[in-house]
Amino acid sequence: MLDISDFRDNANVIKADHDKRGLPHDNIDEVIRLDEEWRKAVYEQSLARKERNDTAKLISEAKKSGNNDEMQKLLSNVKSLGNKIDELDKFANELKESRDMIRMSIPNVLHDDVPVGDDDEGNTLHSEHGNKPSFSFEPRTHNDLLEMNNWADLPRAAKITGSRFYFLKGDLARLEMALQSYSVDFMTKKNFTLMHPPTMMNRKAYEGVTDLTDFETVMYGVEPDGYYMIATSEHPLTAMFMDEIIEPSLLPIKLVGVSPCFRREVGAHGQSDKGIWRVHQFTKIEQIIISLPEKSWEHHEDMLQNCIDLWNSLDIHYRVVNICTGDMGTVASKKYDLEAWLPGPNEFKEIVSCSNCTDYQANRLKMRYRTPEGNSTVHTLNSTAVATSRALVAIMEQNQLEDGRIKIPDVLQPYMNGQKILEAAPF
RNA sequence: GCGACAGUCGCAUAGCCUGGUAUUGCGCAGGAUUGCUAAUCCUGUGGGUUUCACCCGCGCGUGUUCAAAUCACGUCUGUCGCGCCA
Repeated sequence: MLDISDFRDNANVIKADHDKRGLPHDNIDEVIRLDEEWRKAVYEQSLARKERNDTAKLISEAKKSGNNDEMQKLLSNVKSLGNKIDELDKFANELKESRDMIRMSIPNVLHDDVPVGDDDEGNTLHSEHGNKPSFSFEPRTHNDLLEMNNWADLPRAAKITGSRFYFLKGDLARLEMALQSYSVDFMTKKNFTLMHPPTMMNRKAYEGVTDLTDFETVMYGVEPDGYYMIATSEHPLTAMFMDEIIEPSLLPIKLVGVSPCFRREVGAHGQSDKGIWRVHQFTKIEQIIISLPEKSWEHHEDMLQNCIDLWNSLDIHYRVVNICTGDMGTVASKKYDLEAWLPGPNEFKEIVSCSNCTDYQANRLKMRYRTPEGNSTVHTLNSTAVATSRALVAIMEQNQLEDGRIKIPDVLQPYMNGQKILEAAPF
């Protein structure tokens, strides 16, 4: 959510941003109009309250001095005031709620570097890394490799849960754990603190970190408790500082979260998503930074560099793209994706998302830090380090051997007791 | 799950019984003064608005009242005890 002062003082900035995104200005104008009406209503309400407070004081004095006539007169004068205040109160609250409902739907202001484009075709190439592997045979898709080696059981997962769930089996499940341990160690060495967050969140906290439409399309609801399964550890690890005033000496706060992630994937279909590429549950190691506003762009580049270092160490061929206006969500101001090359479908596909959300989440969550001039809003950043299911796909496809077995990346071998090749599971 | 107690400004506290608009300490920031590893004193330190002022704010919500941190009801969270449990 954008700060209300941005609408009062810098509406032209938001409007220019909407022009860049190809959005109309209606919502911005409506927020400004409702805000003006709200301020008027609040002023009137405070006048009425002042009248009541003043009279209450006089009543108190009259009572003390035993002036009963005066007291009765004042009481009859002030009787109706309560209703008036209630009405003004209700009116002002309605205006504020309408204002903020629309305000919440208005996306973050984009960084100047964000390219203009209608969809992912408009994303621009930032850099390319690693060497494209060449094969003396026709490389298989990860789905074929899973079947050949019995590394995943999707039919039985569908039987007990539903489609897009899976049992990971044997060496591939072990590689999944190795990936987690390796990437956690990697991030810990960069002074990120390891966090295991709650896997469910309540509605209030969740509204602070995500686009409201996500409640319909992304998160699973848990009834009757009214909780939501987390779609990423970004959400609990950012929202954990909700309503807090952070000592500036603690900033930047750098966290590496490990958690299962749950996504409904409403509207996602297609042959290209067979196997474990797009699933309802996966494990993700996530970078989080809570930062001073003036440092956040520097941290954004640092997080990207962490990803580059990490994925280079896994010896994966990938590229970095700068996400364009049409492919950007509501919350981020700028976003890089890492896309791994998959020899099976012969495409680059998303494995990492690295975002600076500036103060958009922090405004809603009231996450502030102390300054000599008063409290000011922090910036929040998040980036995938490794989403294990997609990392496994990239490793399987790029490291496949002719017989369908997989070479384990060198840096992961110590986490596999020195094993060099993934062997098939027995069933 | 049951019972008791608790929740007050960044932290810690007083106020609650007996309703009249939040006290004190610490921390932090600014200033003054004196300079012995620093001290002392003053000021400020939740949010909002039409900002020399006013309004709101005592976990959250509702009620009673001219008036609620204070009384009543509900709810959430925490602590302790009991029960259950990996």
